[in-house]
Amino acid sequence: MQKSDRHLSRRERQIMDVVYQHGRVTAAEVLEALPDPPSYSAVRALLRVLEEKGHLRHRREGARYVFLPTVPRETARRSALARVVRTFFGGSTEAAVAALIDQSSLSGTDLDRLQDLIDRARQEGR
Amino acid sequence: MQKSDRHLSRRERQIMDVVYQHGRVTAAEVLEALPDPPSYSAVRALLRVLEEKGHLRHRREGARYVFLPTVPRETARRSALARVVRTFFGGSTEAAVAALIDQSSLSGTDLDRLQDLIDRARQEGR
DNA sequence: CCAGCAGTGCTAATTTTTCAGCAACGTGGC
DNA sequence: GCCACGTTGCTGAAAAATTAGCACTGCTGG
Repeated sequence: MQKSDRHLSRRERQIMDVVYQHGRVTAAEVLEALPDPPSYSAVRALLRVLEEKGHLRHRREGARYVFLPTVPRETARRSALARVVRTFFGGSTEAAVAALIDQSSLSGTDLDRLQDLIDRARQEGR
Repeated sequence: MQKSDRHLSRRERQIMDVVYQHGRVTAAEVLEALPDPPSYSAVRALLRVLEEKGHLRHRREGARYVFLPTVPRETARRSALARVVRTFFGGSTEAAVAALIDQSSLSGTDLDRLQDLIDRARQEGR
């Protein structure tokens, strides 16, 4: 068995999604958030597997375990975005941003903030 | 067995990624693009499964099959982006866009184009 | 204090996934 | 036309994932 197996199975991926959505989770929370939920035992077994694989760590909190990702949300974000950009946008960040802006209705304030970001990027770029 | 099982296994997901990267693939292409590649037979078996599950369809082209996604790239893009935004950015498109701009070095031309997109979004918004 | 509840560790069995081998078929070159 | 090669269809078996059950531990409220 490889110690840090990057391969996530279907359920494992679902659980990691829940973890990143919530930031920190208990077994019960995962169970509740999981689509087509299995038994409580099954969830705990999977959490243990994920911990063995090095994706999660836990902390005792009162009577129960609270699970946290070993890879910080920030880092996971980057990978996730990079993957989508590579897979669906041929590596073009610009195209991805365009799609995001296009498919969601952003408020005027949001647009202002993005404007700022672009301006700042332009500053740094030169 | 459900006819359109949305659950993708690890390998199936890897293959779908290849499909969306390439647009259209043969079994041989998938084999070559797959990380930690199995046998040719294995790839074909998985392609058949994906077709049964309704994720792929094939077209005969000369001697071989060319596989295409049933869900168009455009649609798959949207889902992928939406998923990332929901999972890692608490549903905030703006935050996702910010992260994208931040983590990639965009050229001045790219920034111009984004500028245009924002302007246009602002037009439509009111 | 001490029951009861909620949580955990572990294991074993079922289900799903993953894989390779083999026979048959069609294509394309010669 | 005919042969060689690449490709497909199918099947069975190995490996991995998913699940539930059971026994044990330790908080926690009354």
